[in-house]
Amino acid sequence: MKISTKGRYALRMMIDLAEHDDGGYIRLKDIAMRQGITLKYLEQIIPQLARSGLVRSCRGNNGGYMLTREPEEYTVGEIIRALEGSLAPVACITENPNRCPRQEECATLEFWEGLWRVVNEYMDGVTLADLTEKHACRTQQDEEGRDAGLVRGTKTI
Amino acid sequence: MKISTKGRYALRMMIDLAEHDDGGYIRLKDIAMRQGITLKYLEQIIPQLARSGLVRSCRGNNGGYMLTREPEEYTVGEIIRALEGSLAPVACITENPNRCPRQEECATLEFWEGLWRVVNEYMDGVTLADLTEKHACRTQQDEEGRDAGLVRGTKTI
DNA sequence: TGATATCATACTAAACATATAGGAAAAGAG
DNA sequence: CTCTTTTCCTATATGTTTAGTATGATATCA
Repeated sequence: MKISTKGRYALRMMIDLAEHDDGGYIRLKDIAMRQGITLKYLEQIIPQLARSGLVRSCRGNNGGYMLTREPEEYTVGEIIRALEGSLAPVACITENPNRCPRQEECATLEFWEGLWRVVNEYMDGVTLADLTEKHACRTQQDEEGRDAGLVRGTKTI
Repeated sequence: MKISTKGRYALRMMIDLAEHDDGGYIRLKDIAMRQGITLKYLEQIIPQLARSGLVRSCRGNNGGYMLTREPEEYTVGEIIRALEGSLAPVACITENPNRCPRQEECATLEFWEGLWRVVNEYMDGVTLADLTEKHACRTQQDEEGRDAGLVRGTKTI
């Protein structure tokens, strides 16, 4: 039940892009410095975000990356799924065609589907904006929020 | 975000033990046959359930395994955790001492803790009894239940 | 033309997943 | 006591994934 570094670093890059947005492109080198992750590794991860349309890139001098939408228009779910693929906890849910011979009598299938749904609902209930610095200040005042984990964002998909 | 075969097979063994409970010990060989999993692999998994006190074992002739409680007194969460360990989606939540240097300013930590909580709450909201044959018949009549995944069991921890 | 950035691809070491295999130890039947 | 049957323990094998590192090509702008 682990999230890999690719998904986690992708999320941190998106937060970094949101927090350092100045209207222009942001160099990956700067993100790597701030986040303490090697440039080369991030170079391998961020193309997946670009391919999914979550960021826009520009090569060459003064090139870099920028968000394509406002932070509150991203759910964390779509960011993580862009790198981790489906978040299905067991393969037999998403295999196509679904070819497990015990599928009919399998008592656990429904349980795993429910887990899948719960995970997606939580992740799609938090927006990128919820994780940025400004929002963090707001939730810091809300002591209850710290204990209970993140509450739902404004956006629901 | 995958559950390994160990966790999944452990759950299926527990369901099998619940459904074939006749008051005596049940041989692992029979479980292996019914579940279509090799005996040798299950032999490696079930000791973890025994060590956690979820099943009782007896060696020798007429030996085998049996549940230590009623099916409705097990949550799926404790069964899965017995094999998968903590279901924390990122290591920095459970590492002791929690030694990530960015811990203070990390915007994502709270998010991952929330995910962890949601996963545990879902899993602890379903009991072993909810996954057994009798219960399955009941939910089959409830067509809404099929679409929505499993609803909470009777037991809440 | 040169500096600077993204982009594409190959490689690697270590860990993990998914088993398989061999035999020891215990318990009961005869 | 001996035999059979079962759990129990540990070692080995194999393939995949993870988490990076490395090398160089391609695009953009001054």
